[in-house]
Amino acid sequence: MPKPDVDPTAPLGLRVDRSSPVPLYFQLAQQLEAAIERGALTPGSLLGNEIELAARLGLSRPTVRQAIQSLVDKGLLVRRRGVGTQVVHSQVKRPLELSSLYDDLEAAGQRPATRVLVNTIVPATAEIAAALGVTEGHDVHRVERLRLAHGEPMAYLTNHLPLGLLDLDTARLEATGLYRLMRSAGITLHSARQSIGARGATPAEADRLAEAEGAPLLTMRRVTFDDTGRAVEQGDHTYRPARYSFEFQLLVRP
Amino acid sequence: MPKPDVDPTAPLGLRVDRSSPVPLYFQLAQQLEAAIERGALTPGSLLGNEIELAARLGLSRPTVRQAIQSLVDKGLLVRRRGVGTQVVHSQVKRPLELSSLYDDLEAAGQRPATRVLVNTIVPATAEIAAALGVTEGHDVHRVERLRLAHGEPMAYLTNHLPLGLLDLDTARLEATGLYRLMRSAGITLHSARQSIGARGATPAEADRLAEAEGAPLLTMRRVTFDDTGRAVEQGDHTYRPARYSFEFQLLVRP
DNA sequence: TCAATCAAAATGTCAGGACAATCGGACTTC
DNA sequence: GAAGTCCGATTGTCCTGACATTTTGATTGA
Repeated sequence: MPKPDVDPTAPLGLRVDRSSPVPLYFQLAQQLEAAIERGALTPGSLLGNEIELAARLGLSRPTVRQAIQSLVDKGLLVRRRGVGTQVVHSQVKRPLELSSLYDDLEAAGQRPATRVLVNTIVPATAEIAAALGVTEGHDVHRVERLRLAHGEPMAYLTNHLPLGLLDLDTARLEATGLYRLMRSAGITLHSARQSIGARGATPAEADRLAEAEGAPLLTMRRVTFDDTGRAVEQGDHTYRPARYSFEFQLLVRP
Repeated sequence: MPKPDVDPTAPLGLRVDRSSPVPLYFQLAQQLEAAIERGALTPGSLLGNEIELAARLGLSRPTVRQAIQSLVDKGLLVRRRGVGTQVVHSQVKRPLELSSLYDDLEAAGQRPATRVLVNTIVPATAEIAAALGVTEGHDVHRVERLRLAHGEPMAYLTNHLPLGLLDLDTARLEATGLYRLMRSAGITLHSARQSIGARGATPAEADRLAEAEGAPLLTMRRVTFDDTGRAVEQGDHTYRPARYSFEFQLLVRP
């Protein structure tokens, strides 16, 4: 009788480069992830025990554990005491990153287009001021964009940002997404508070998105914070539900 | 001039119980989280360096690091090399757990009620079979529930489950949520693939939710997997947008 | 034949040490 | 006075070693 799938790591060609500035645990995690991605590590198969794996690679066990743990956090592996580490069976894709609509569309090969309709500075309303943590009436950026895919309007994006953080150039806003712009300006995004709902289109919204008045729209409201806790962006987005829905993978925190 | 907020951990009363079966790093993490929760550790304040903290508690540095890391993963702390570990400033609540609507409502103090309208066994349609990973026509559970809050209908929940996993008792379904039922049956939830959208209510949906035909509805479709990769539940839910929206906190993966 | 016990295997927890990389402020220099 | 440089503080990475806990399967016993 053939043995069950045990130790399929032997012919994986795992190796680490100690002269690289990339941390060893990270190198190992990347290689394991790549092996899973290309099917060399099949779902459900065991990974072989940590101690032997460490010995084979010339690494210490904590380093190997750190690599494995990072993949467990990503949902790619499952560890069970007394059993071993298994490749997860299901089709994990991405565990819901803080990604921009632009990146989403680009990843889906949709070649998104952006039309900046408003790019100005306005005094903050009470609501915007509260979200961004500035005083009411204080000046903030206001950007309104229409996002298209295949030439069809898909979403209407209204954003408010505090002044001074970012150089909001209309041309750059049309060439890329807001998040990418913020990251390249040295802002490290940390978290966002989101709310997703639905409502009927107002006349203005219907006109902007080429829908009928009262047609169902998908709405998303978001405030994004950097790692100092500052609010760096507030967004109010409406989507055409026939063209867009929120798709994501959730992981259960053990 | 008073010194900036440095080392506010001194009067925190941190201590660990080595005779407890609870891991030391977990005890420390809980106490730090509680200190943040009650405001003893104020946002933006530094945590004091790991080495001294370890010495003060009689722990090793890796143990202290593990505790801190778990709170970083939760978004409560931020570490910066050369600077220290800071309490995050923003209002992190929950990083989007795989929670059930029932738990959400109960946590909000809404006293949810459930009315089980259908609890039967049906042959799987092609779509359901694909989602659950069974063959088409194979028998599966079908449950339809109406969720109410304050006596008002809030959502209509249609679920399909493979046979044999769970004892789907109508009385228990009305007393608690489906996820809680699964967990108590020994199923360890691992991940879920979700899709959130919107559409106009069909006549049947409008009738069930006391809305007008064509009124905007918020929709959620989900397949949940356990840690062996089996699909354990498929759900098709519709929500009244005036009564419910999805609220969650996202963390950026570094 | 079935159940209880035991042992091997694997991950979980914890310790202590060493050096590297980075940030910020203080100091020096122009 | 302003700019560049150095240095201390702090986290990041990595190592070795030890024991605890849990699961699984084999052995033993009724």
